[in-house]
Amino acid sequence: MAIYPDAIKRTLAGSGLRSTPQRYAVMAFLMEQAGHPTAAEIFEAVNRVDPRSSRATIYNNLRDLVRAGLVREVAMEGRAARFDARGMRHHHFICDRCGNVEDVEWYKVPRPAAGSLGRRVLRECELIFRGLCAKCAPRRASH
Amino acid sequence: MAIYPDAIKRTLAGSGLRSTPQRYAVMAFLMEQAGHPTAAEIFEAVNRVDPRSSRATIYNNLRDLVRAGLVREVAMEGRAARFDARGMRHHHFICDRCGNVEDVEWYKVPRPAAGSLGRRVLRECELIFRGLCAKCAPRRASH
DNA sequence: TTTTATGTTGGATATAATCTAAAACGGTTT
DNA sequence: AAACCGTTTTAGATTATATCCAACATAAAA
Ligand SMILES: [Mn+2]
Ligand SMILES: [Mn+2]
Ligand SMILES: [Zn+2]
Ligand SMILES: [Zn+2]
Repeated sequence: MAIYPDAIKRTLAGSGLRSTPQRYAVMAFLMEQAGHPTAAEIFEAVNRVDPRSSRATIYNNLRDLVRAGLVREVAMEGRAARFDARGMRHHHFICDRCGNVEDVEWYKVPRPAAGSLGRRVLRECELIFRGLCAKCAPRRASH
Repeated sequence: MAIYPDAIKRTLAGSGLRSTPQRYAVMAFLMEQAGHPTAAEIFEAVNRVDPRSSRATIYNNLRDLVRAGLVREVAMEGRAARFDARGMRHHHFICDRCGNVEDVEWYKVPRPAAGSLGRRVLRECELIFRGLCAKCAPRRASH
């Protein structure tokens, strides 16, 4: 499914973000990308085609897009953070062994009882699954 | 509530970990500590009393304790990871503004439908709440 | 067109975490 | 109590990740 340039531009504008070639490139790449690339991978991919972006610009734009709620950042123990465009809602599965991040079909998560939140203001519940991905899971017992 | 040295030693042994003074000190500090310190904070706290530990040892032991399932690591976007001893089960609330990590009373989280996991092996579901902590939330409208 | 707040840049800097190889330790066996 | 050996600790170097900076460029508004 091709993505229409104007749709991305309107998405950015709708969040109060100017559409610069560099910012557009980051957003477009994340939208056409199924996986969860790191900032370094986005930097490399974006710079394979014009326009070129500096490393600082990649980080600046990722920060802006995350703040605007258009992109999600997944912090990883030790390793570089990973990013995805928030298309359809979904949860994440992180492999204990290879660190791969995979999407898991979304389902509603019950909120905590009001009492246990106190005066905190809840914005979102993030559900992360951990274990072994299909590639790292032991093969089905056989032979 | 004081923690009995032997209890910690037995906990370590039970996970196949030798009880060295340095490892003991990290575990004891995390157990008596209510918050979610960083490796640097643990390093500093442990070294205020004997025995002293090097930075590498703090990281080594945190890695071992996390692997053994005795300690939980909370990855933070950009900032240093935070750690806590897994006492009572609980969820985490992370403040958007100040980054503080707070415990939230545990409740059962529904697992994903078997179909959406495929051949993955699920080990745990981690539920993280985000928003504003009590200190950062706007004060109740008044004047 | 100007104007101006916003965005970009390369390089320097900061921060977090891991690696290294030598020395110390802690159980165990003679 | 001495020798032994796998584990642990250590200081410092190194790597990895992310942010800062100040000069310059530009998108969008006026
Ligand atoms: Mn995703
Ligand atoms: Mn906790
Ligand atoms: Zn895997
Ligand atoms: Zn806060």
